[in-house]
Amino acid sequence: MLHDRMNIAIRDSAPEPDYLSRLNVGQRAAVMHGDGCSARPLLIVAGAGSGKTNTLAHRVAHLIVRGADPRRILLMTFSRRAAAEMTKRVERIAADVLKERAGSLLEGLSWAGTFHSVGARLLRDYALDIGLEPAFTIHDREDSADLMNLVRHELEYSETEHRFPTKATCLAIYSRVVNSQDAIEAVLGSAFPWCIGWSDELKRLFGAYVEAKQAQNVVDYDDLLLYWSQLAAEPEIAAHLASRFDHILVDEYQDTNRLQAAILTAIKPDGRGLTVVGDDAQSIYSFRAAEVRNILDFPTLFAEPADVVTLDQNYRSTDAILNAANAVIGEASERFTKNLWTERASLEKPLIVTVPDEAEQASYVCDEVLKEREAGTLLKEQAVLFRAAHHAGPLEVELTRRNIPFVKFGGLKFLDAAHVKDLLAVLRFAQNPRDRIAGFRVMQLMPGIGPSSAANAIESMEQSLDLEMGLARFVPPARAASDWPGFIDLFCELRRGPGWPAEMERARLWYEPHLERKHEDATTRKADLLQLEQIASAYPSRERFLTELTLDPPSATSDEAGPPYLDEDYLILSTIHSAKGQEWTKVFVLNAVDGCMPIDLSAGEHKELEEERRLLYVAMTRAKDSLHLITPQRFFSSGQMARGDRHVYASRTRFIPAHLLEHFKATSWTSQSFRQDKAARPRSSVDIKGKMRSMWK
DNA sequence: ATACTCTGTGTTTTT
DNA sequence: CACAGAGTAT
Repeated sequence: MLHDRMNIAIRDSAPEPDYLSRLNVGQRAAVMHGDGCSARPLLIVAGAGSGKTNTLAHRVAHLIVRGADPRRILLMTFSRRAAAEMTKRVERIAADVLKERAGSLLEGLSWAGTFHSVGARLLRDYALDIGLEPAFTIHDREDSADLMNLVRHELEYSETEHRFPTKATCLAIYSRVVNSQDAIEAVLGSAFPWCIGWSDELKRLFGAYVEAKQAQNVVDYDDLLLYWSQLAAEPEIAAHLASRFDHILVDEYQDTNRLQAAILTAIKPDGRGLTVVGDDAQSIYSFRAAEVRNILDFPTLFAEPADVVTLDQNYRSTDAILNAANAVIGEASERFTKNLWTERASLEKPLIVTVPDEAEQASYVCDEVLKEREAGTLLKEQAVLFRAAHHAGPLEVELTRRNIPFVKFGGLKFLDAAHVKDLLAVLRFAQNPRDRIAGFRVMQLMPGIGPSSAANAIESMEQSLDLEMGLARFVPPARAASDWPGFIDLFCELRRGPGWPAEMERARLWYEPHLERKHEDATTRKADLLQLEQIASAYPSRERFLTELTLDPPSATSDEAGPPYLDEDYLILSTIHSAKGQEWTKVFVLNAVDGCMPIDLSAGEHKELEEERRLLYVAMTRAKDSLHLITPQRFFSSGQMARGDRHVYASRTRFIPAHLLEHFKATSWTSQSFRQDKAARPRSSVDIKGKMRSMWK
C-alpha cells in the first residue's frame, strides 16, 4: 500500500521533524520513546509546569507522524476540556509535518476523553453482548443517591433505632468500595469509621441497589468503570478490546484508582504501548479512591519494567514562587519527586497578606485585581483559588457589588439546579421509561401527585405490555386529573421523537407552568432553561446530549452562558481541585489559615493531612509571576461544634511554619473604610453586661 | 391515605 | 442550603 510505503519512507530517511528541536532532553526522550512503535511501558513523571500537556501532545503527534493509526490511539485525560485541548495541540503539531494529510488523519483521533466517557462509549458498543440495553441512561450522583434512598426505604433502614447513614453517605461508601476494590469492612474502617456497625445492612442495601439499577436499565458513574473492567475480564471480549488500541496514553495518572489501573492492565497485560503521565506531588483525589501507589508502583508493574522519564524543569513560575512551593512540599513526610527548577528569575517573593476578616479579604482581592488590570493583566489571567466552594462567598458578593465580572469553577453546578434537573428528567424518562428515578421526579411535578401516586403510575406502566397504554390506564388522584392527559401526550410525543432538538422545546413548554407554580424566581430559571436549549442544539441527538451532559457537565456557573460571553474578560474563581492543570499570571489563594487549609475535617488523619499539604502545593504552583496567600485573622465558621455559627480566630496555615517564612514576604492590609470605622469607635468600653446583671441585684 | 408545609439539623474536594 | 422527619391540610 502506498500508505505503508510512505510511513516506511518517513521512518527511514526523514530528517528529525522540526518540532523535536523545540523540546528539552527529557521531553524529547518521552516523545521519542519507542519511536512510533508499540514499545515497553513508559512512565513520565512530570512536575508542575514542566510542559506535561505539551509533551503528551507531541508524543501523540509523533506516533501519528511515524505511522500509527489515530483511530487506534486511546487518550485518557481527567476532563473533556483537557482532551479537547490535547487534540487541538496534536493537530497543530502534526499539521506542520503531515501538511494536507493531517486533517483526515486527525479526524481519526476520536478516542480521547475521560475514563468515564470512554467507558460509556465502549459499554454502548458491547451492551448487547452482556445483556444490557444500549438505551441505558446514566445516573449522576444525585440520581444515584435518590435511587439509593428508595432502596433504603424499601429495606426499612430509614426506621432503624440508631440513625442509619444518609443516602449520600451510603452512596459514598458504595462508590469507594467499588473504586478501591477493597472489602466493605476495610473501607468502613479507614474512611467511614462511624458506620462500622452497619456493614451487614450496607451489604444488603448495595445488593438491592445493584438489582434496582439493572431492573431499570440505568448505570451510575462507577458502573462505567466497573462494567468496563468486567468486560476486560471476559477472555473473548478482552481480546477484541485489546486489539482495538495500539497505544494507550493516560494523563494525571496519580489520580487514578485501583479499578482504573485494573482496566489498563486487563487491556494491556504486558504494558506494551502504554504511556502514563503524572506527578505524585499533585495527588489530590484520594477521596475519590485515587491511589498514589498506582504511579509509584508502575515501573515494576509489568514483567518488562517500564522506562521512566522525569521532567523537572518548570517553565511556568518564577524562581521565587518555585522556591516557596518547593519548601512547602519539602515538609511532606514522604516525597518521591525531586525539586523543580526554572530559569525564570524574579525578586518578588510570594506574599502572605494578613487581613482582619473575610470581608476585608474580599476587598483586598478586588483592589489588587483592578490594580493589576490597570497594569495590563487581563482579568482572565488572574485567578482566585480556595479550598471549598463556599469560601468564595463573601468575595462573590463584593465582586458583584463592584461590577467585576467573574466565572466560578467548582462547587454547585448548573446541572444541580432543581429546574434543570426537572427538565432533564423529562428527557431521560422518554429515553428510558424504566428509569424510575426520572419518572418519579417528573410525575411529582404535577400538583396532587406525590411519591405513592408516582409509584403506582410506574407500576401500572410496567404491568402493561404497552407503556403508553399503561400510563393511560392509571387513574390519578382527583387533584391531578386535569394535568394527567397532557402528561401522557408529552410522553407519547417524546417517545415517537419529533426530532432533536425540537423535543427539547416540547418538554420545556410542558414544564414551564409547573416551574412558575413551584418557584418564586421563575423568570431567571426560565432563562436557564433557554440556555439549556441552546446547549442542547449543539448535540446530534437526545441520547448524546444526555450522556455527555452527565459525564461532562458545564463545569462553571455561567459557563453555560455560551459563546457571547467567551469574548469578554472575566476573573477566574476556582476550587483548587478544579484548578488542576491550569495556570495564571497572578494567583490569589483565599483563607490560607488552619481550619481552611487544612480544612478542619481533614486535620486528624495523617494521610489526609498530607493530601491537604499537596493541595496547597497545587494552588501555589498555578502562579506564573505573582502569588498572594491571604490569611484573614478572623473567619466565619458555620458551627459543627455544638455551639453553632461563630467567628474563629485563625492562624497561618500549619503548612508554612516559621522556618519557611524566609521564602515569603509578609504584609498586612486593611481597607480605608475599615480603618475609618475602627477610628470612629469610642475608645472606652462600657460594661453593659455588668449593668444588666446589676439590674437584678 | 396522601400530599404538602414546616422546623430542626449538619455542611470538602468531583467523574 | 438541603435533608429528614414530624405535623397539618386536603
